[in-house]
Amino acid sequence: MEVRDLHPWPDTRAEAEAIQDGLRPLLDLDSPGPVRPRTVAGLDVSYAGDGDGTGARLAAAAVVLDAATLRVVEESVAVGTAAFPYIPGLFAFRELPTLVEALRGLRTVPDLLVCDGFGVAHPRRFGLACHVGVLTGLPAIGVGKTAFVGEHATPGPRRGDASPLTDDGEVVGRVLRTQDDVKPVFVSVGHRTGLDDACRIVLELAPDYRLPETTRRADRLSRDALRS
DNA sequence: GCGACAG
DNA sequence: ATCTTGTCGC
Repeated sequence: MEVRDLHPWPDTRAEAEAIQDGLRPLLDLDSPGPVRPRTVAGLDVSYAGDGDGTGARLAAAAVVLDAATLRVVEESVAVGTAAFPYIPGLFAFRELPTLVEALRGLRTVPDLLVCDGFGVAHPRRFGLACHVGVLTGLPAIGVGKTAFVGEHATPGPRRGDASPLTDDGEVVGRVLRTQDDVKPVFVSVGHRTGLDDACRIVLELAPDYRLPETTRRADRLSRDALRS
């Protein structure tokens, strides 16, 4: 599939933040988004080592599933190098180049992208899912495993229970329980999707495990690609 | 100034 | 993310 060319690459933290600020106005946070996506792509990245600096070997995977059956429609992997040090808030710059390469290897154009990490639930309201959404033009959401920004009440214990994730007085996402008595995930919108739809789709993608099947598939594929 | 801090 | 032993449970 087509993906917009990467903007000039930042060498410093300030440049990276400037890029986020420049791209943020391109976000579409009002469109209804895909109510019934037929295909959903999961994105994930695995690392080889080398700590949090630049240069670590990594593998990025994009796995397209049929949303109704959760069967794999297509897979794409790319190996590369960490393009930026790990800095909370600038996480996207670390793996974006390789992730984009994996997306370009896709023949299918998915109806929705599910990223590991966050969308607008981000200090500058421009997390990885926003970045990927703007670069591809596709609806995108983020599913994070641990808290990053904002405050939230503990959601109820049952699958489907949720509580709003708020930051500076605005709702930036939702803490969603995907399985009974299992630690919830953090869902936030990235691009061209509503929060209600995002949460409903995440639940549909996670019938048996805490994380959506899209993420689990991409995680496994990227990990396997790293050892070869 | 200090602690926290997606993956 | 990754590094890792043991442990609980289907």
